[in-house]
Amino acid sequence: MQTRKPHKPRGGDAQPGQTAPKGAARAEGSGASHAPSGHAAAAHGAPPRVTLNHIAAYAGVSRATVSLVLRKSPLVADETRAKVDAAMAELGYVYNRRAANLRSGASRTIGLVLCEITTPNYAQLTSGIDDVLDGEGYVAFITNSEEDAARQRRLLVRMQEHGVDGVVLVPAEDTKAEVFDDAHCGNLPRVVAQRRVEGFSGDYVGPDYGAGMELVTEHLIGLGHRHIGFIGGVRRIAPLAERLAGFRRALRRHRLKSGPVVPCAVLDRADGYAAARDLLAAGDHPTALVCYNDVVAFGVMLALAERGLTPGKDVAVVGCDDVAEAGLHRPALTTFTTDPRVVGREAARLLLRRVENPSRPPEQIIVPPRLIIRQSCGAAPGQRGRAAKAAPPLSRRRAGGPTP
Amino acid sequence: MQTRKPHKPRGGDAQPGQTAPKGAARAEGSGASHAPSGHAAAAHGAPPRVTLNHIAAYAGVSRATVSLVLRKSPLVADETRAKVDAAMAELGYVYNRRAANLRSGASRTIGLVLCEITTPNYAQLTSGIDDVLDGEGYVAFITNSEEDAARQRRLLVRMQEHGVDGVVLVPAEDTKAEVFDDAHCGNLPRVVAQRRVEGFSGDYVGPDYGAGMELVTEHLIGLGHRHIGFIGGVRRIAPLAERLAGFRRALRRHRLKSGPVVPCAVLDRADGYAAARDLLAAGDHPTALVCYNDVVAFGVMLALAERGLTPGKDVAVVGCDDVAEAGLHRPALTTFTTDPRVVGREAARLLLRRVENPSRPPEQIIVPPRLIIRQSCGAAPGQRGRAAKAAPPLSRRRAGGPTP
DNA sequence: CGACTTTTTTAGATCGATCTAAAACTTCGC
DNA sequence: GCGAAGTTTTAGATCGATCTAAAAAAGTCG
Repeated sequence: MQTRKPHKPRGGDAQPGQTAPKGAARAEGSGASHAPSGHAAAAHGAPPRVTLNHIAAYAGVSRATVSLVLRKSPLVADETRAKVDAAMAELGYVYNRRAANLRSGASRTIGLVLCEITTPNYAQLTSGIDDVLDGEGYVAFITNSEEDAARQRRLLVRMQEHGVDGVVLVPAEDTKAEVFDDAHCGNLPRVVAQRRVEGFSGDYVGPDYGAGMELVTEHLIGLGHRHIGFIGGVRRIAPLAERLAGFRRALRRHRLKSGPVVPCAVLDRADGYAAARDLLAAGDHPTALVCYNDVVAFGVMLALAERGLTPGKDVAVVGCDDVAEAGLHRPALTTFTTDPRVVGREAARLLLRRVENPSRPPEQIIVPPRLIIRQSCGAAPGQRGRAAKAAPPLSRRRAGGPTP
Repeated sequence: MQTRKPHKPRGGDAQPGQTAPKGAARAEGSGASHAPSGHAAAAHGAPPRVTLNHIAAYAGVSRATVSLVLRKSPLVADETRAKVDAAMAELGYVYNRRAANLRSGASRTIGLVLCEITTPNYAQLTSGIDDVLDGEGYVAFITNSEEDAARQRRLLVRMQEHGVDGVVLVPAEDTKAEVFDDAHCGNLPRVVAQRRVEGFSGDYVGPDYGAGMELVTEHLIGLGHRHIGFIGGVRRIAPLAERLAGFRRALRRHRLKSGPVVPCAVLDRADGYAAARDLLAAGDHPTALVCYNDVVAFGVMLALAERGLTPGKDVAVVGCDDVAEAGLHRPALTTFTTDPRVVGREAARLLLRRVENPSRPPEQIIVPPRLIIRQSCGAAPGQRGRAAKAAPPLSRRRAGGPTP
């Protein structure tokens, strides 16, 4: 049976210790763009891996037959299959997908490049993707561009080096439509998720921020508000434009003039706070504030409280995203959910369809928003707005068990 | 191009469209344990991949030379190197790591199997791991066992099929020490993170829950509390035992008797709420409550408020983890951080060390806790406890910018 | 029984890189 | 000018699977 080495006889099977040559010349070069990204290899005393050849020899059949058994081909006789299965169990075989893949193409692997990994919403998105992939026997490489377009480019290249079948990209802030060209992803199947990239006309999955903003704004109008402001950003990401547009659409429908639109630089809590404080200091503030997202809304509510104004009573506040804290905050935040988990699931499914058939026409999947009415808009629970199903003060969407 | 047919001559470069044979017989079998996990392949009209051979031909050198250039070997002459680099740039070469890996062993890939992916703390951990890996040119397969030991086992197998160099495991709830044997990970480098696995004596990285509990308990004692209860769980995860032990150590040191230890089944907000409500209904409640974690603490505070008790004034409440909401909640929660990002970083580093040298002795890295004093313990800001640096009411650990 | 299917098995090429050992080319001393 | 020594380059085997095309075995039938 295959000793492979022409002359050296092989000893037993379990061969421990195996003092391998340590280290490896560490040559770091100038960084030519096509070199394998990363550093010098640090290979090591590999354990003796059981291969198809071992199984074949043990079962007394050919390697090809074993391969057929692995792939559940109907060609092999039941008896032979049993023999081979037994041999695999006996020897503790572990399939080597890279080798298989080298010959046959598909790797059952996809890449997910996130612009941010710690935000709960992206974690949900990841989870949705993983759900679908796991069911299909895929695994995802997941990495984080940290809103850095250059890093994103590098990561896309690295994904390809690893031979992914496709990628889901949640684009970093200044992502241009050429991102895929720049990263040499010839015809790598790709899906953009969560944030639109201007000029990119391929597959996209994302929430309908505009419609969501319309929902919450309509809700405020329905509660009688006529002077509504927007606390939002100036960042170069697509969702901002969509949100602002939705906000304005709702106002226009009711022939209302837009209240002040206050910019935020970073779109975080501190920024929302600062923006709202400035607005309040200017006097004659709106009776309701639509915020870019929940986090900004938290800051806004803090500023209100500081001024002795009660959110939901003196000034209505609404957000966007329905982050976990939204239901926990007091007053609980009225907002709309962008269902990142659903977005993830749809993105994964779309990517797999694309991998399956690269030439199908591009698809855009827009996940509809759901309005979540809580207290910060002033619609006291029980008095429910007409717009949608209200959520209990403490959201129970996550864990089981009776919520108080 | 690449029509795959032997006789057709090869044409130009850009040839779109490419009507490939659709579908693929979907053969689903009985599920023999050694078959490649997953389904039948769905291979497809692969894009024309540029290989070393193409580069070699274009540059007029041998494949071996190109390979040397790729790996930045000092053996090649500068002139040759330049020629090859140019050829690679010209043809748009993308390194094929799977092929390289097949021959040479190390894949620059690791697996991360999480018990839960959506919890912010695990997202932080993931982020920490990604930080380190990215710097070293590694990529991680990330998957989610959903606290399901069987699924976890499957995922570990799948990771090996993909040829990872090692795995970081955040074990699911009922993980036994044999998990790695069961998943046939012979001598796959492995690091267990965040939760201990009883009986597993390999590499481990995790926070020091015990010490953290001691910190917060000591803090409460320092504030004058003498009757302190514990709201905690009964789940079969190691951290619970550690936490309870820390709590008791602190009490013992001050010769205090433990207040009631109330079990929680699920360790979420609703459960904390229920547990606290029961405790309060029983009358004669403790003056301070140490909670299993922040989320439970939120539930507890809700129950207090419902009874007309103000957390931090009538009853002190402390948590554990310092989740993002902790600083946002009113009253802001006194807690200690378990620095999941640091845990992630250390785990990744340790794993890489282990990959580098499989025979080094096992290592246990315990990340020390940091006490975060806010309002829920009753130590009004300004009045700071003696124990540690206090945090501002709104934690500013995340985003930049001036926090109000 | 021999020709002809049909079913099952297999040898050998192949994927795209690395690795080894040897070949080819330089340089140099004498 | 020739062999030794050093520097560059290369042919060919190799990793562990899949794929193709053909061989071997089994079954059919006039």
